[in-house]
Amino acid sequence: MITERQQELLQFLESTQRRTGFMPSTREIQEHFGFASQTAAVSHLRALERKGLIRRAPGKARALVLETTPEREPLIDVPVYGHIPAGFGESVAPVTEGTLSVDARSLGVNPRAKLFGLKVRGESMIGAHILDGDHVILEIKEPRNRDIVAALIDGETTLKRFVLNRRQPFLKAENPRFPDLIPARELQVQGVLVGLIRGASSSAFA
Amino acid sequence: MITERQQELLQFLESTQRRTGFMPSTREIQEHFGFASQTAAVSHLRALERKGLIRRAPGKARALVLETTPEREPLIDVPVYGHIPAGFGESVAPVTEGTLSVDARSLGVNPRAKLFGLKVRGESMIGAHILDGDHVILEIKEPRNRDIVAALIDGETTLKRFVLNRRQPFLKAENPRFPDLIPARELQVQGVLVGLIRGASSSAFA
DNA sequence: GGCACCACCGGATATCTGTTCTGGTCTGTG
DNA sequence: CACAGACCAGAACAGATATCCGGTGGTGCC
Repeated sequence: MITERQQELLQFLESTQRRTGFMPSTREIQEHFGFASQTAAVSHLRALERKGLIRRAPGKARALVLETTPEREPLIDVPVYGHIPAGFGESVAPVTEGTLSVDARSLGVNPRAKLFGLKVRGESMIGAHILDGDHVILEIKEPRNRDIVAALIDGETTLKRFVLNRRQPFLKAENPRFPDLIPARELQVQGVLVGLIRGASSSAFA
Repeated sequence: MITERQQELLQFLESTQRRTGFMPSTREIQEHFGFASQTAAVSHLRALERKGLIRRAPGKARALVLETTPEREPLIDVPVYGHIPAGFGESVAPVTEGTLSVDARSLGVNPRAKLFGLKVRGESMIGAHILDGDHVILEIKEPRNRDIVAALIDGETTLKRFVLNRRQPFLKAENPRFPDLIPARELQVQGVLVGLIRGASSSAFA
């Protein structure tokens, strides 16, 4: 299915991307393999594209993308935010604290959904089995009744259950020790809970 | 430290890379922001480089690398088992139902640890905030007192808390409706809980 | 006011880079 | 044998791309 030379080329693409962060140009491929002509490099690239192993954007420089193995194809990278400022979703970009990677299938989310992550602080949602230190994954979309959402209250983001009571939304903690929150004016929902990841350091496991 | 415009640029770089697989050129940046001159895009890139947020290779096309979020490297693939047969760990290979990928850092586990996954059935561990349908990740190692473990009872694998009572181990459910299990002869612990992943389809979110 | 940034415009230039064309050798395969 | 396909040389072209130059206007600071 794939020839030895093409395998070498594919390996060179992969290692170059890992080393430098971007793809080699046709001339860099040519030089690496000692070709006297670019045609050799180009024809190999075309062969790889024809076999579906890479994708190319015509006319654009270094526009190669490896078609990774379909085994863990729908991998999603979720940015984890520390705080989410008020203007989120419009112009102000939040501060990224790290990234979290999961495959979309086992999480059961759409790979193209707009997602972000937060680290849970406090035990206000322990009734919904969400603990202090858990990572929650949220999708940016409109909340429905009884969804768990991240919302902005007094300049701080908190995780609560979104409840509609006679068309009036309020936020309900899943812990009797925490009070319900009725928004003073406007309720800013930043995301709807779609996933949860609990790590080894969680106190629940010890 | 970083201006609003530069943050926008950084976000555009990130989203473009995720969408297309490679970085935008200066002209594509220019077009996206509606600049009339490339200089605007270039000066922003230079500012981001000066602040250490991106790296550039001089003279090369699309040779941008984000210095932020470089780490997706320690990604681990965990096989998810349907049932675990008795001989597990010695010779018999269990039936794989799928694979689950997470980055090791956010899970807080050793990337080289021997891990496997199970899908939780039933609500016997609800007191430890583990729900029906959750995916749990287990490490193959010796259990310590009060670890949550996957153990073999009567030919079936169940998740329970491992408790030592006067050097005699037994299994405790975290749900008063389930009885404790005292092993008849030998207790076969197959793995120790180190992580948990809850997906969008979980009933806890709806 | 000077000074250092930031955010841009407008134009020019060199070079980087993909693409195309015309050849060639070798290895299979029907 | 003819034919297809992988693998390569050599050269030229056109578009894509980064870079450099000089300028404008604004903000904040000492």
